[in-house]
Amino acid sequence: MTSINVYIADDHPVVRKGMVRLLKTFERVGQVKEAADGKELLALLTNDRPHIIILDIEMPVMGGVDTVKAVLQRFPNVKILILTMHSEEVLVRRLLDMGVNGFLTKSSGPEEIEKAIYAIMDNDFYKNAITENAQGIAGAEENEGRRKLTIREIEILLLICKEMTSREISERLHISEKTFFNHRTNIMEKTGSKSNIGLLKYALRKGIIST
Amino acid sequence: MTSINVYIADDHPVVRKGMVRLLKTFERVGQVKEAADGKELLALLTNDRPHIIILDIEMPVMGGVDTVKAVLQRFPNVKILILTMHSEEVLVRRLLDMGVNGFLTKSSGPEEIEKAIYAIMDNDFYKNAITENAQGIAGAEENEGRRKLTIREIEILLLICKEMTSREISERLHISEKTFFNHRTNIMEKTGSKSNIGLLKYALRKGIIST
DNA sequence: TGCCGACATAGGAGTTACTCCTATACGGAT
DNA sequence: ATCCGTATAGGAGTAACTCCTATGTCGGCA
Repeated sequence: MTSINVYIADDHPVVRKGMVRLLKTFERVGQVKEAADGKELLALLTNDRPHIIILDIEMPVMGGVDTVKAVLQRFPNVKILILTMHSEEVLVRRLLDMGVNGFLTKSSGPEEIEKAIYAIMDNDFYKNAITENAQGIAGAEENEGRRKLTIREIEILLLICKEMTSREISERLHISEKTFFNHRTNIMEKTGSKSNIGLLKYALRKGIIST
Repeated sequence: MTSINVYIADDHPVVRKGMVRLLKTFERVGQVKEAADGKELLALLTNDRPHIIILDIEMPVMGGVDTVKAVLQRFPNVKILILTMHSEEVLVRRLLDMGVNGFLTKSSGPEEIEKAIYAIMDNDFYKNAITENAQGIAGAEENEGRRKLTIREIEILLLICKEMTSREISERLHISEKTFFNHRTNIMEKTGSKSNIGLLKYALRKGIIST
C-alpha cells in the first residue's frame, strides 16, 4: 500500500497548522497540503489531487458545503472527511447524501483522526457517533410530512442562527437579498416557523445548532 | 388559627378548576374563589380580600406581572404564590424583589401546594428549588457590567421569544409599537444582542425560557 | 420639599427587512 | 421530451425597525 496524500482546508490557522503537524506523524500518511478556504483548496487541486481532503464545514470565504459540491463534481473519487464543531444532524445527513466519507469534531484526539483516515482509505467510510446519529434522524424528519431542507437552505439557516442580517448573509453567499428572502420564506414554510425566532428554535430542536 | 381564604387566577380552566377542587380538600383552607385573568381577580378584590392569591404568571388578558404589581399596590399584605411553567430565573428574581411569597410549577403535587400555602401563612415565604436558584443568579447577572433588565423588559423579552410580532406584542400589552421598539432596543443594548436571534439566545443562556 | 434619575410611554422621519407575485435557468427523474 | 425541484432574482408594496426627541410618573435623596 502506497502512502496516503491528505489535504486540509480550515480557516483557523491554529487548527490547520496543528492538523498538518499531526498528519505528518501518521505512518501511512505521505504528502500533506493545506488551504485556508474552499477556493484555495480548489486551486491546489488543479495540479494534483490527494486521496483524502479534510474539510472544515464552517469556513468564511467558500463554505464547506460549496467546497464539497465543487470537489466531488470534478473528482468523484476523492474522499472527504468533514470537520464539524457541533454535530448538526440535518446537515450531516445532507452531506452524507452528497457522498462525504466521514465526520470528525475538532475535539477529536490524534488516534481518532488516524483511525478515520485509515477507515476511509480501506473501507471508504468512517463510522462514528455522528454518522450513526444522522441515520436515526433521517427517518424522523420524513415523518413530519414536511419536505426536507435542501443543503442551500441549511446553509442559510445556519447563517440566520448566527445573528447575521439579510444583507450580510446575501453578501456572504454572493446572492441577491431577494434570493435570500426566497430561501428564508421556503425554510419557514418547511419548518412551520413565522420568524427568525421560530427558525432558531427549529434549528435547536433538530440539533442543527447547539445553544 | 382561623381558616385560610385563597383566590386563584389562571386562564386555563382545567388547571383553575382542578386547583379549586384541590384547595377545598385542604384542612386549613376556607373560602376559595377563582378568576380567569388579572382583571377578574382585581374585580374580586373590591369586595373582600383573601389571605393568599395563587397566580399564573402567563395569562393573556392581564399578565401576571401587572397583576402582582396592581394587587400589592392596593393590598400590600396579601400573600402571592406564583404558578410558573418553566422556572424563568431572571423573572423569578424580579418577582421576588417585588415581594412575591413563593413559586410553584404546574406540575407540583397536591402535598407541595398544601405545604406552600401553609409555609407562606406561617413564615411569610415558601422556599423551594425555584427560589433557591434565583438567589444564585442574582449576583452573577450583576457582574457582567450590564444593567439588569426591568420587569417590563423581561415581560417583553418573553413575548418576543414566543415568536410574536411587534404588532401582536404591542396590542397584548396595550402600548404603541413605538414603545415596544424602544423597550426592545433597550433590551438589545443591555443584553448585547443585535436582533431577535440574539435575544432568544440570551434568554436561553439565562434560563428565562427553556428550549 | 424639591430635585434627579430610572422607567415607561410615544411621535416624526427615515431606513431596512420582508412578503407576494412573477419569471428564468438548470439538472435530474420519468 | 417533459416535468419537478432547486436556485436565482426583479417590481411593488407593507411591516419592522432605528434614531432623535419628549412627556409623565415614581421613588429616593439632599
